[in-house]
Amino acid sequence: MFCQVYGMESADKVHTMSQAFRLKQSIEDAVIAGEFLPGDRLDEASLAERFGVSRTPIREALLQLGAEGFIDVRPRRGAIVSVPSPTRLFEMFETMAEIESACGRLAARRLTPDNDEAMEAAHRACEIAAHEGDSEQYYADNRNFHEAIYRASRNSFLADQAFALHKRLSAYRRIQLRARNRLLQSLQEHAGILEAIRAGDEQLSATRLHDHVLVQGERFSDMVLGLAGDRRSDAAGSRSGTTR
Amino acid sequence: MFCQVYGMESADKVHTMSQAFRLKQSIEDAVIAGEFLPGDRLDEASLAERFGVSRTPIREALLQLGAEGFIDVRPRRGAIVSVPSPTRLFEMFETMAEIESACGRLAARRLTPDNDEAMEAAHRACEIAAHEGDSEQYYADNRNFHEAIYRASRNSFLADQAFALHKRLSAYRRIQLRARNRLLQSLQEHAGILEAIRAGDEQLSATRLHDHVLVQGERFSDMVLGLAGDRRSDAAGSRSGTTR
DNA sequence: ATTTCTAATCTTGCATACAATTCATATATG
DNA sequence: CATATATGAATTGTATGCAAGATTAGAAAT
Repeated sequence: MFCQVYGMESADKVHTMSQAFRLKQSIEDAVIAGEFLPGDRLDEASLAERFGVSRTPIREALLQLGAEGFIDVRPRRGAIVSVPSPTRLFEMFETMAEIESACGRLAARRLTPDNDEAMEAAHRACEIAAHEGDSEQYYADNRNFHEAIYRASRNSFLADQAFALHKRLSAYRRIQLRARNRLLQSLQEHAGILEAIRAGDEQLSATRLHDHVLVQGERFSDMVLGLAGDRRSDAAGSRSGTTR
Repeated sequence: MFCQVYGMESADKVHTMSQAFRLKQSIEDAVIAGEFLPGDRLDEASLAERFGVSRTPIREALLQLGAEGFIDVRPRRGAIVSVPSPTRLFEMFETMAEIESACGRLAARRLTPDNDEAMEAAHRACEIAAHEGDSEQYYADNRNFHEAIYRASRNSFLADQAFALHKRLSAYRRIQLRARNRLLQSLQEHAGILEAIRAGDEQLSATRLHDHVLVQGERFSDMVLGLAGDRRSDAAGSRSGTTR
């Protein structure tokens, strides 16, 4: 389980960091770990007590997480773990698909031996986890594989955006990977993606990554739509009724 | 001309908003307006005095802007307006190009009469400004045109991402549009983009938008670098020294 | 004159206190 | 019985104070 914020500049600077930054990480980790579920209130006083600090750094952490879109901070009404509507969730996956495919396109164009090696290593780790049916492990290795692709784009800004969105979606991805079939299918898709990038085929890389990501969103939407009604009437732009 | 933060849910909620949120807007506006230049320190005490509030809401605003990547907040060392390196700046434009082209692709696929009309209106406004050579006005209308495309993607999350990045790059875009030739060229590109989207040609829409955005990044890089030497020597992958 | 160490000053980080608003409960009213 | 209103409790927003780290200036030494 682990941090590595954006750069990867956090690990070595830990002792320099203020409490607020540490708390931000801790709270984010707790959310990702599923300790706080979507919709849960993040009460300032409780969190302050839990971490043994005053409300001030807690507030600062929450506001930052809110600015990143990780949680929902409504003025005067406290913070809650975001509960994206099925529509919103689909939109997030669709966006992720576009960003990842952009990474893939650039990776195909600019692949270096270093990046190739990193992707290969991550892919092999995924293979092992998949064949052992260890979905938790696969979840972690899968993340590394995707991050390797982000880096291979050789655009650190784009990679940061991809990291961030990947994190925001991690909760939903995890649930989704529990299905064993999906593990092996995912692995096969990875192989195809790797192949396309190595061949330097930008278009194919982009398409395969796009589909690989979007299929998760679709599966998840289906899963969710089964039960939940639509929570958000006000949210965003013009309610985009369909989105597909 | 104005704000509209993410959703467009801000305008009507202004009176409900806390000071910290208003300050966030004000500081951001000041930065965009060029009142604080890249590299300038954003001193908590001075800002507090300027806005007639205590440091607390100022801090909260700064931390949020930092989380959005708009400014650089270094623990214990204060906040400064981000100074992206030429490399980083190019990466940002490249990312913008990818995101915008994604918007264009989706817009071509999903175009509705409403969105068509909005784009048309924005385009006509650009025409007027361009022919009058009013670059400030064109700057504003150009923004509306692009935002109309974001919305036409009918993916509000993607649109939000696009808005945010567009804002972060606005300072650089503005400088860049001062060149009169560029105004008319930009306008022509807009026409081509509109045409492609209307034709429902996803690929062409994406390509034209991509080029339209990237050419700005390239021009700007050239301008900054003088000779465009290093552009992207260290790019990506490893330590992303700057920003955040 | 240059460098290094020290001390004073300035700035940020956190805790506490209080004010303002929302939320919940209960009471009144149709 | 349902709805509306009012009152009290809980929670968030902002101000202030103090402690700790960072920056700068100055003095001492080479």
